[in-house]
Amino acid sequence: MLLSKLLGERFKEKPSEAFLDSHIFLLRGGYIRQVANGIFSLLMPAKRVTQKIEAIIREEMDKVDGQEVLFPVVLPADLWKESGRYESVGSELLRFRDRADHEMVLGMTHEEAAVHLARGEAKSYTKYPFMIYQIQTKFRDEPRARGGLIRVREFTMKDAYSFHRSQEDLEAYYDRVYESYMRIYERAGLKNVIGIQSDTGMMGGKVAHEFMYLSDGGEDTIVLCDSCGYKSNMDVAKSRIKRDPLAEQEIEKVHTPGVKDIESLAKFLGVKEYQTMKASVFFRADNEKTVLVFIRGDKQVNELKLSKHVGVDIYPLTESEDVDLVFGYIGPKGLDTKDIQVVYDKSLEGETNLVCGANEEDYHLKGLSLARDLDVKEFVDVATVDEGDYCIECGNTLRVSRGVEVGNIFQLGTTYSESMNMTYTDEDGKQKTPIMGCYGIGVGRLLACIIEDNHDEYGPIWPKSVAPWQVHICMLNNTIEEVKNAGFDLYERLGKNYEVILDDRGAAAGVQFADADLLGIPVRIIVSKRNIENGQVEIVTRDKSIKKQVALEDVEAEVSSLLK
RNA sequence: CGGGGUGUGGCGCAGCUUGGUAGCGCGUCUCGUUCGGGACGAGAAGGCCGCAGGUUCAAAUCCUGUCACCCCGACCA
Repeated sequence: MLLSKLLGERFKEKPSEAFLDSHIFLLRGGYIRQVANGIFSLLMPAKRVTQKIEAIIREEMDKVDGQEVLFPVVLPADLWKESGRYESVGSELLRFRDRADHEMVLGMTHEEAAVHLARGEAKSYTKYPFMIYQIQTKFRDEPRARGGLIRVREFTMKDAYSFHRSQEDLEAYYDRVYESYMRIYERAGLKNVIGIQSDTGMMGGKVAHEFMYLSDGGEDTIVLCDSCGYKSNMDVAKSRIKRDPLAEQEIEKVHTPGVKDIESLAKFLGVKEYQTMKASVFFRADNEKTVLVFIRGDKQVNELKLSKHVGVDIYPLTESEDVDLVFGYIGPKGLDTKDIQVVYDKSLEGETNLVCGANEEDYHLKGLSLARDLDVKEFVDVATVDEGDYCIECGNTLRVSRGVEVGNIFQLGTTYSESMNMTYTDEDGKQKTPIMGCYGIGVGRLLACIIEDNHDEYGPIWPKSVAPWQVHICMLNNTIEEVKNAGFDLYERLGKNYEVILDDRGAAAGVQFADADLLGIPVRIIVSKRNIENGQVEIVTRDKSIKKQVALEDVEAEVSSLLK
C-alpha cells in the first residue's frame, strides 16, 4: 500500500468528543469515523486489523470443531416470539416492519436463528454434539453508546452455539471453549484478561462466565481475591463483611434534626457508618409495590441482586413519589409494612447496638439489636461487595477492580431448544431436547481493548498478530534519486512476503514518523540520504525496543527475524 | 428516560454579553526553498454559523421550537 493513496486523514489534535486512548487513536489515526451515535465506518487500517482478529477467532473456533455459518441480520419477529424474547427483551431490540407490514427485528444475538437452523438439520443423535458459529454484524439499540468502539450499537461479533445430548457433554465442551477464548486473547495480544463468573442476564441459563480485560477505564466492576483466586462480576459476587459488634444497649430515641443521610448521621452521633442501619427504597416493575431494603449503613444495595431476589425488575424510588414513608428516618421499629415488601440484607445479621430511623421526622433510634428487637425470618444477600470485604472462599481481603467485557460464554441449557420445540431422535428412539451453550466475542471491542493495552503517547503499538501491515517504510526526502529507488525497491522486494506500506508522500520526517506512530506497524524501515550513502537503512520497531542500522542486502533477513 | 454541556470549513477553537453580512491555528491545493520527530516563504480553494420559525432596516449574535453529538446517571448479550 502506498501511504499517499491511503484514505483516512490523520491529525494531531485530540478530537473533542474522545476520552479513551483507543477512541482518540482510532480517530486520530484515520481508523474509524462516526456515522451516528454508536455507529461507525471503518477505514482500511481498522478493517485489516479486524480481519486479522477474525482470522484468529476463526482458527480457534475451527479447533473446537465449530462449523462456520451465516445467519441473517434481519429476522422475522415471529422467531423471537417463539422464544419469548420478543416480549422479554426491551427497546434494545430494534423492531420495524417490512413493506408487507410484517414485524421484523434486527439481530442482536442469534439464538433464535441458530435453533431455527439446527432444529431442521440435526434430527438424529448421530449429528451430536455440534457447534455452529458466525462472525457477523449485530445491532443493539444501546441506551447510551460511548467510548468509541468500546460500547457501540452496531458491531461485529463472533457468536457460537453448541448443542449437546447431556449436561456433562455441555460442561466438557464449555471448558474447551473457555480455554479457546483464553488462547484468542493471548494470540491477539491482549494481556490481563481473566474469566469470571457472571450473571446470565437476558440469555437465561445457569452458569456463565465473562472474559474481562482489566482496565481502569472499564465499565464493569470485578471482585478479586489475590490469595485464593476467587473472581466474580460484582453483580454475582459474594463476600463476608467486617463485623465489629458493640455491647447491647437499651433502645433510645434521639433527636437528629435535619440529619437524613448516613454520613451526616454517623458524624452527628459520633459513630461509625457501619454502626448504623439504612433503608433503601425501590418499587417493583410489575405492580409498583414498594420494596424496602434494610442494610447496614456502610453498604450499598446491588439492584441486580435485589431484583433476582424479588423476582422482577426493580427501580429505585425517590422521595418525590407518593409513598407513606418518612424519608431519611425510615426504620424497622413501628413501621407499617402492610403494603411493603421488606428485605433485610445479610450485612445486618447478628448486628447489635445500631442506629436506625425512628419513622418520625428528625428522630432516630439508638441501640437496635437485630436478634433481640426484631423478628427477621430471612437475611438475603443483596449488597454490593466492597473493597476490603472478606473472601467468601478463603477469608482474605477482596480487591475490587474495573474491566471491559471482551467475551462471554453461557451454559444455556434447554431454554431455547424447549421454547422453540427443537428435538432429535436419540439412540433409544425417543425424542429428546438438546442442551445448548452459547459463546460470544465482540470483534470491534476487542480491537479497541488491544489498543488500550498496547499503546504509547504517540499511538497504537499493534501486536504482530493483528497489525494492519507488518512493515512500514519511510522515505525521508524522496527527491533524492537513491533514496527513492531504494525505498521502492525494498517495497517491492519485501512485498513478496510481507504486508508493506510505503510512505511515498515526500513529507517532512517528523510528519512521516508521527503518522507511522499512529499506524503502529511493528517494523519500520527508514530510508534516508545519510544511511543510504553507506548502503544501509535503519530498522526500528514500533515499541522502540530495537533500533539498528542494517545493510540493504540484509534487510529481508532482519525483517524476517523481527516478525517471527 | 433524568441531569449537565456543545453545535461556526476536514480537525481544534475565537466571535455571541453590547445585532451591522465571519476570523485564527492545524490540515488541503499550487509554486519555490527545505529534508532524521508534525519546517519556511508566497499564493489559493473551502463555511446553508446544526435545522426551522420569530423579532429587527439588519441575526452566528436576541427569542421560541426542534435535531444531533458529548459527559454523568438510569439501563445493558
